[in-house]
Order: sequence, then structure tokens, then C-alpha cells
Amino acid sequence: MSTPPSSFSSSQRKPATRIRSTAEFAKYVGLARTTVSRVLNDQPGLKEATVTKVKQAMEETGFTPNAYALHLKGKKTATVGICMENLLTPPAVRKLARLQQKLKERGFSSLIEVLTPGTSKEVCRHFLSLRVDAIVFVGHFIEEEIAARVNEFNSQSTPHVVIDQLGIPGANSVALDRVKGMKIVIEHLIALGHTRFGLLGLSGSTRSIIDRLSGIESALTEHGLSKSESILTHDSKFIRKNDFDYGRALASAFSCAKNPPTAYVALNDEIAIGALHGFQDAGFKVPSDISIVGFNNQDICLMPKPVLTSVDQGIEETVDAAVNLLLDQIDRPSIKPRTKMIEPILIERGSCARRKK
Amino acid sequence: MSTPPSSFSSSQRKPATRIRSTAEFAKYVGLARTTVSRVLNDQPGLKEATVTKVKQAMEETGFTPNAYALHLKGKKTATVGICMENLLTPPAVRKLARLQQKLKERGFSSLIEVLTPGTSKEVCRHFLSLRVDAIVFVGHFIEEEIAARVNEFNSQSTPHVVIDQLGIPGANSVALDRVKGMKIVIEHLIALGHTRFGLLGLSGSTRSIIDRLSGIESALTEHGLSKSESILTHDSKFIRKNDFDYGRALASAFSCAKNPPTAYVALNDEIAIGALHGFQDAGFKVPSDISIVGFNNQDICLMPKPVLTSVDQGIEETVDAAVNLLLDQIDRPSIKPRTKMIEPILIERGSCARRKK
DNA sequence: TCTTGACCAAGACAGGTGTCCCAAGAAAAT
DNA sequence: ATTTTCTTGGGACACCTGTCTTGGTCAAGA
Repeated sequence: MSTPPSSFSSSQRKPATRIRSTAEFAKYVGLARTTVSRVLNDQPGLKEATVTKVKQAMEETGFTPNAYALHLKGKKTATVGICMENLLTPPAVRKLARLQQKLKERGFSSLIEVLTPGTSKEVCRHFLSLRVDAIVFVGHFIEEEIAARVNEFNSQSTPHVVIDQLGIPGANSVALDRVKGMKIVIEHLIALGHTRFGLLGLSGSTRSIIDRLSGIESALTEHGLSKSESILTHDSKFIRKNDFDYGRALASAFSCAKNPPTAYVALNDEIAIGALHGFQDAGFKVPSDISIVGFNNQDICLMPKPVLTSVDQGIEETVDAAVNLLLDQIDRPSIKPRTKMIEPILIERGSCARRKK
Repeated sequence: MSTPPSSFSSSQRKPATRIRSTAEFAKYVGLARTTVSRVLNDQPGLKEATVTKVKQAMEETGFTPNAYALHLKGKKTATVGICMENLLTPPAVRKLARLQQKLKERGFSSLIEVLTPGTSKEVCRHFLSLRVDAIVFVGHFIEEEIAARVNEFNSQSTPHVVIDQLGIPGANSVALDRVKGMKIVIEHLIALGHTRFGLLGLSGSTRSIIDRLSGIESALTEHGLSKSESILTHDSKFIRKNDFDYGRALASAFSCAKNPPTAYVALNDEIAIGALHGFQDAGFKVPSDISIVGFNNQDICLMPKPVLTSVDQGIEETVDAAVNLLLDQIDRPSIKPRTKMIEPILIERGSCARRKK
């Protein structure tokens, strides 16, 4: 951490208080404000010695021009507001991490807020008061709420993108094709000889669930299976928490029933792993007795024994597409809203096997 | 979605382009800029009708005063810059989530950047150019680099706090007492009759590792055990990755050796769970043959069978203390740097048992 | 010594906002 | 009808920066 050579004895001359403006800074350097400004903006016609003098002083004082004043002079804020559904689930965080990284590569800073129901208006106002160049939503929110925000964005031509939530009219969105996601899962299990399926946590009336159920149905009918006979669920018996313990409880419910299904499809990896443990505790062998498929392909898929087969979200692809959508809007404000679907990929591991007998 | 009652026919009158200033907005409303400004700042002496007229127009147009211009008038930016070591490990993200939430409660926005080695100067400059009210570091960084930043902060009296990294002179810091963390682990295992311990991933020369080793040593000597006879490690045999597979590899190395230790202490939960699987694959029973303790008490502790005993970091306590340190600095700029240590707590689960025989 | 450049100092303006001030207009009270 | 009180309009200034202009200083060349 050696200080670069300096004509000032650096440790002594450090100003007691922070320098807040180019005027103060110019006084410190002993030059006119305009001269300093010329150095800061790489303008020609300056003596070499002057330039180095100013740059050294910047090193010493850590002075930086006020970005807020710069913005008033017409400079872009180069800031993006990110609205997260939560910061606790690994897939959401992976998206955030990728998003922040990609935006940084393009020179944008990330402002982050977690959206609780009903706060979207306030949060977006705040972002807009900070004159962000774009706003991103990550996760599933109340549809009407986001639709209202998107409406506002469109009427003000504010660049935006909605990641993971489909069905918002007029929105730029990127989302996993969940219909297809479930379809390839069921087809995989059918190929392994399974005909009856237990659903773990796949109930509700959100767009995400409806899409996934429709994917399941589509796969079933294409293979001549009837929905009513092939599908079982015990979701309604427990308070839905979408976590490990919920999966475990569901498994025990299935285990107690007679003639349980041989294959299970879970809402997410947590539930799948909980169920896996539940079935193992009940004396079933995975995958020889029972096959289980998770969703999201998180790191925890490697934690249980056997390791969990799961559906990969293509997070990198999703976020990269979202960033591209954003940049397109920033470059061409008149561009029309677009939706990009991401193809899911089944990652086969050890929790599925051919049906016995 | 219902628009509040309005004298304008809302969907029609929406301006085609975004309103960018109070001047434009005042023209839209049909009032003087000063009058609008008075409404926005809740000044007295205004007719009721005028106030509601302006507020309705705000609803319709979504107009918000430019925060950048406000700051020029002396208003605080109410923004905090957060430097993250990474956004991929769950403990780091939990800290971020808590931090963002607590800051929001106090009215601060969160600017987030991931720091790669060598970028701290640039990132902090950027934060300072955005006139953040404080800067937070979360994670372990290159000591000299952070020390240099802290030095700059102190000379400019920039409020800051370093979470998780000790040993930075002059810094406001909050960190887990890792010495004690390891000490309570070893004491727990000694109480269960263990006398020989395998270390998983606990090698290196970072402050964090040194502290933890010193905690182990302290517990051993207090119980009359010698370090050289009680401690075994195979860390150097593999490329250290601190993940599940690394733990698994270490376990297989211990399994092959003759007379392996009966108790194992891991750097983190991932390694511990990997090792747990590795030992089980090698034919050992956990916890009857072998006891294992993780570190961090993440959610994944519940994934393996048996569930993993681990040390809780007290993330909430840590972050809350950090926020308090920040606020103290903002309120009293002359306050001296302080360090707050957080007490670790051993969470006993199923992966430890009394030593056989 | 005088001219010519090269360089810098100093002033002015714009950008959006809050606030102070004074004048103008409208409504209310006399 | 006149006066008083309420309310609004409009100008001015400060905040910080980049940029344009003008004027000044100093050294080098003629």
C-alpha cells in the first residue's frame, strides 16, 4: 500500500475534513477551479506539471467530483434499480449476483431493494427519483401490482425487465419455460416406466404453478395417460411452506397411503430432498422403490444420498437475456416490449430409476 | 389497479414523455413552480384544492423530484455502499439481506458491488463520488487493501464498518469470535470422550484460520492434550476448494489411513457434509463411529442424514451491531473506531455422539 | 525591447431544486 | 365600495460541475 511519490509529505498534509467540491479541492491544490476541472475532464492545452500535480492531489485527498452535480449537467446516472422478491432463496440470489456482475461490466451500478407486497409503488418512485436508467424485477410478485408499475414505465418510457414472471401485459420479460420444464420431467419418468406420479407442493393458482401443471398434463395426454388416474397429491394436508420439512411431511403422507405412486415431482429442490429423507425413513429405497425429481438444480442437489435429479433454470442465460433486453431499451427508447423464454434442461442424477417389475 | 378519483381523465391525459423537472410538472398542472414546490415540501398557507390538485397530478404522471438536485441543496443522499466479498455463499448473502433490510428501516438505500482483489479503491471512489453516507465491507479481503481504504475513510471521516474481518487497524469492525467458536467445538467433543481430532479444511495463514486454530489449541491445552498428538490433517493432499467434493476427498483420505480420529471439525458446513458422505461411503457410521461438526449453521445442515451439528454465526446479531456502529458514526462524526465481537453458539444435532468403547 | 504564444485565473451560464421576498390577484370582511 | 386577509406568481439565489469567454502572466523568439 505504498503511496505514489508525491511532492507533498503525504501523511502530514492530509486534510482534516473531507473535500467536498472542486472549489475546495482547487484551493487545496493552489489552482483555479476551472483549471482543475480541465484536468479532471482530460482537456488539452495543459502543462504536464499541472496535470500531475492535480492527479497527485487526488490520490492524497481521495477527492471525487460529485456525481449528483454531474448528473445535473446531463450525465447519465448509470444506475439500475433492482427489485428482488427475496434475498434468501439461492436461485434468486444467483440471479442477483449475475445481474450485478453483468451490469457492472456495462458500467452500471446496482441499487437493490426487497419488495414486500404493496411496496412496489413506493420503491419504484424512489428509484425514479434517483433517476435510474432502468428497473429490474426478479421473482414472483402480485400480478396486478407489477402490471401497474410496468404500465407506468411504458407511459414514461422507462427501460425495464421482469425476470421470472410471465403474464404481465406490455412488459419486457424473461422467464423459464415452466410448461416445458415439467413436460420433460414427466416424459423422463414415463420413459423409465412410471405411470403414476405424486406431486409435491405443486398446487395453487399462481401463473407459475398453472404453467407447470399444464406441462404435466400435456406430457400425460401425449402418452395416453389420464390426469385423474396418474396424479396424486397431499399438498392440502399441510401448511405449505415449500421447505425441507414440508417435503418430509408430504412423503410421510404418501407413505401411509396404500399403493403410493412410484415417481415424485417436486416444486423445488428443498421439498424434493425433504421428501427423499421422508421416504427413506419410511423404509423405501431411492431410487429403486421410488424416483424423485427436484426443480432449480441448486447446489443442495448434491447433499442427499442419492444425489437429486433436477431441472436446471438456466440462470446465466436468463439474466444475460434480461440485460440485453435492458440495453436494447436504453439504446432505442421506442422499441416494443418483448418476451424471451428460456429452455429448461433436465439434469439426471441418482434419484431416478426404472420402475421395478 | 384502480386509479384514484381524478378530475383528469387519467388514461388520456398521460404525458407522452416523462416529466423531468418541477418546472415542466408545474406547467402540466397549471401552477407556478414555486407553488408546486411548496406543496411538495408541505409548506403551510396553501389552499386545500391546490394541494389535492398537485397530488393528483403526481399520481397521474408519476413525477418525482430529482434526488440529485435535492442533494445539491444539502440533502443527505441516504445511501450506503456495500462491498461484498461474494454473493454466492449463503452466509454472505444472509448478511446482505439483513443489512439491506435494516438499512431500509432506517431510510437508507443500498448500493452493492462485489469486490475482486485490487478493485476496492476504484469501487470506493465510485461510492464516494455518489456521496454515500457510509461504506460497509462484508467478508474477507486482502488485509492491506482494506486497511488502506479504512485509512482513507478515517482521514475523511467517512462512516464505515468492516463485517467479518478482524485485524484492520483503525477500523470499525464486527466479527464472530472464531477463537471461541473453535474452542466450544473441541470442548464439546472432548466432553463426549474424543481425544483425537481430524481437521477438515482448517489450514492456511489467513487471520480467520489462525484464530480458529488458536481456539482449538487453547481447548486442547486446557484439557491436557498435546496438539501434535491430538490433531491430524490431510488438507495438503488436495486442491483446497472448501466445497462438498473437497470434504468428501478428505474423508476418503482419513478412511484409508490406519487408526483415524473419531471426531472431525470442518471449516464450513459444505466440507462437513461432504466428509459425512465420504465416511458413510467408506463404511463408517455417523455418529456412532465418527462425530463431525460443521461451521456456519446453514440451512444445508438439515440435508444430510444424520443432520449436522454446527456453530452458529449469529448473523442477525452481527449485522445489527454493524448497523448500530454505522449510525453512531453518522450521528457523531468524531467517534473513535470500535470493534464488537459476536459470541458463537454451538447447535447440537445428530452428527456427534459419545466415543465408542 | 517588443511580439507571440502558451498557459492559467476568473467570471458567467446552465441544469433542477428549495427557499426567501415582493408583488399581484382574488376572496373575504368591513 | 373599500379594506383586509389569503393565496399565488415570479424573480433571485445557492448548491456543484463542465464549458465557454475574456483577460492576464510569463517565457521564448524576433
